[in-house]
Amino acid sequence: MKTKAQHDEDTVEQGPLGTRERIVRTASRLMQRQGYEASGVKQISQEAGATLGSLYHFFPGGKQQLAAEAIRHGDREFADILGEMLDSRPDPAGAIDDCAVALAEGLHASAWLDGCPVTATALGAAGHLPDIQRAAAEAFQRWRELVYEKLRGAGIAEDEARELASTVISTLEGAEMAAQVARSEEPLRAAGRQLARLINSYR
Amino acid sequence: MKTKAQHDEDTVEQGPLGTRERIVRTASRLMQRQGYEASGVKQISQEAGATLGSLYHFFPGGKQQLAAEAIRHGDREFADILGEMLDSRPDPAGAIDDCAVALAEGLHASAWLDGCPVTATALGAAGHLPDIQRAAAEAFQRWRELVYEKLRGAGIAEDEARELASTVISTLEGAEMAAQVARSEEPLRAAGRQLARLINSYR
DNA sequence: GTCTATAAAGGGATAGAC
DNA sequence: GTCTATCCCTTTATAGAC
Repeated sequence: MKTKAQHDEDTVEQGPLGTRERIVRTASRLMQRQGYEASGVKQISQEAGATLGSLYHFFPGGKQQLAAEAIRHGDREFADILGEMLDSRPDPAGAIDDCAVALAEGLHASAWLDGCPVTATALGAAGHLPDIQRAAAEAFQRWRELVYEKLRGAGIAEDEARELASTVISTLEGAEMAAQVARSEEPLRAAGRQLARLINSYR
Repeated sequence: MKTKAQHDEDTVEQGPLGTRERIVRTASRLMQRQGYEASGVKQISQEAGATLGSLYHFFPGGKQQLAAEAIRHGDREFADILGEMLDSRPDPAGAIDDCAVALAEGLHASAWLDGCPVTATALGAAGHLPDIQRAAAEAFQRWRELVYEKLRGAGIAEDEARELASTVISTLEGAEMAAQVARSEEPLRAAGRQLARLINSYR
């Protein structure tokens, strides 16, 4: 016999989500598109199909607590995708280029609305909302580490791999923002090609 | 005999600024730090030493018009700095690395508050405030062109210079955001070194 | 051009019935 | 856990005296 929680953990990803999870996902998506300040708790609860009372039941810390959880959700979401892309081919340069192209196509498909799930929220909170800033810093750090391990596995030395991984994430972040603002895939496609060249220069 | 406007144009940059200019500069600085939504018109007028009536006198289009002008101000401000840095030494790789270091030190000196003067505002407006998005797109385009010309002057071919310039701006943007969130100069310093290496690989 | 006051709407958060 | 109603505050924007 399983408890409900155990059943939910086993469930791969489909089926009716719990209220708390629906709220987190809705908050993550809205803040990704609009940023922290522009995403109201009323809007979030409405679009999540929950009531304001439920939102404050699960998140007594209010909007700040919810935003921090939303960032952690976006963190895991992107880390999963990045991990899969990196595992899908042996050479790191090609994998990163694939990643940039996938980001470009995904952004285009969303009508240039869905940029990085962390950036917009983090920038609105930088400097005066420590919990949110910390969650964002941890997300970037995790993504850098995924790239770092891939580069190490390809035989690149520690110091070089660390600096290179940092630059790969920075460039993808910046290019995604540039692509979103320009409403064009080009900045991301260019970044992918240039990052591949840079990585290959270490072989 | 000169009109007041002609005198102001001649004045290099000091002295008491006009009300309109004070409002634009204050809006630019506040939105750079807090984003579009978090920067209220009351706060802007207060910190600019103006009244709300004056703000709406000069900007009948309200907050949106003011934000677009603030972005154009930040655009010119950064373009001037970037242009000077690029002119200060002949090799583009070293100039870009200098630029990254200068950004890192400036960001650190502002207690990690002053990131890119365009990013925060643009992200909050992407998708539903066309005037602001257009101003941001024009800013990025101008900065890319400055780098492009520098690379062309160093003998890099058109197509390569275009893609490289795009990536340089994307990487600096992304690294500045990463540095701000991590409260560390390292992402920008790493980006500067890696961009220099990438640029030198074209010689 | 500048100022104050105010309108009209929306924000985050809470209380208490169910 | 869920729902509704409401409090209190701030927001953008306007009106009209000076």
